Amino acid sequence: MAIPRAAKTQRRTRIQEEKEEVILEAALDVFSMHGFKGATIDQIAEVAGMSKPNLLYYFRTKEAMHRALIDRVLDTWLDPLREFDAEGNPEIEIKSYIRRKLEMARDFPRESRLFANEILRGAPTIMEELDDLRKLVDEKAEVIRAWVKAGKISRCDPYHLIFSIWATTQHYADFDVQVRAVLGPTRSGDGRFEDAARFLEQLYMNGLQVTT
Amino acid sequence: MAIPRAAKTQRRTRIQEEKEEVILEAALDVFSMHGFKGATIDQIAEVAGMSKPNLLYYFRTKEAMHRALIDRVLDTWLDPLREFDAEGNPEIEIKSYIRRKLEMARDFPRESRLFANEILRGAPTIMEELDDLRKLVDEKAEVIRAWVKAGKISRCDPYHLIFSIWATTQHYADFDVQVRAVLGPTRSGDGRFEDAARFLEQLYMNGLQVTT
DNA sequence: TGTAATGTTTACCAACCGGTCAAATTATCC
DNA sequence: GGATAATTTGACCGGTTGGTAAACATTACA
Repeated sequence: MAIPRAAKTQRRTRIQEEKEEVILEAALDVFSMHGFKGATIDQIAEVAGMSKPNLLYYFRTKEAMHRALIDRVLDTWLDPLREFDAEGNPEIEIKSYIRRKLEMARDFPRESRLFANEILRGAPTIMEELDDLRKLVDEKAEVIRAWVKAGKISRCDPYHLIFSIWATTQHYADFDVQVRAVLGPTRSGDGRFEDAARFLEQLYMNGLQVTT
Repeated sequence: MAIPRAAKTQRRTRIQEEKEEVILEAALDVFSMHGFKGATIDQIAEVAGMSKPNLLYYFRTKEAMHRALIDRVLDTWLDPLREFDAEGNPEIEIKSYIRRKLEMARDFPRESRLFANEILRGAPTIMEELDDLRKLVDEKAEVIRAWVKAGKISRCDPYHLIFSIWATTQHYADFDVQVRAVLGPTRSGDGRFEDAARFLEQLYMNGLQVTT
């Protein structure tokens, strides 16, 4: 008899590893495009190239699938912020943070939209994780405050600084259609990320009067 | 016999005016929270305080309701950008644009989230309207370019400047839960909009080296 | 190679959801 | 007040969707 997935906490088969990977990849496609309610298991199963009951053998509910997906992505999503280094100098740190966030918007737009969807809906499934986020941001806000105190950047609210970097970078993933529509077909090539990087670096370097 | 709503293009009853208002208000609540697919007509009907068939008497499909809602909101949503004045001086214009956009994020978060939802899903219902948006932005980008040419602000990409203002301000509506979670209960009062305004004004005034 | 565990499929179900219908009720206007 | 148009409701329907049951197929392993 088949053992329900939740029961076998220890050993995972080769097939399990592979199929779960395929499923989560497909789920990312569908969830990020249509949101949680808008996505259907049949859709995900089709993209994953398997039957619905087969998919439900690996993730027993749609909810479980969504949760697994978000948990996995959440980790890598915050990596750029974690790398924010107190020892480094503000110019390098802020510039590279913007770069990395922009790269993620360019290379992982589905992940960005998945989160945007989740937050838009009031973060029903990652409420607790938001507390960890708060601690991380608190920590990094302290770093920024130290830079201010040391006179390396001008006085500013570190939280709103971080919010603004999140917003401006993720915008290119979450509002991609709008950005493309406004820039028009000719200027919508990959070059737009370079343009964005240039603009944002200038904005923040001058805006924070970072001493180089 | 009741005349279907679409037929009577001219005269609208007192009751029609009122009920349609109530319905759109309720629809805004539900659509902005759950997205198009996630929202159900029953839900909207309950919030609107009427039965589902009664609601469908005024809007014959869920789609029609959503469309009416977006069309109505779209107009007022772009007002701040339209007011962007070429004659004005950059400091006043940019500052007040930021202010107005922040006020809208504070006072009309549901409208903001409705749009965010729409754009996230690839703007299926307002694709054509995006063309008007492009024209408007093109126009305003020209204004900004003129300021650059006149040496009133530093050289920058006007499109990405506009994107960044959209992103940073709407962030406080669309990602409200996250902002609150990060700021914590004590700093999540209405004061956060003032803090945001202060930060953003400083960022943009210095960032663009606006001559005062 | 045999067998037990794992993986897959077909058929199905109950709940939900968008929308209809016809009858009942209420507002409007002469 | 009565005819007529506008509004409201309860009952219902067909399609979709999340999820299940059980038979069937395959793999892992002794």
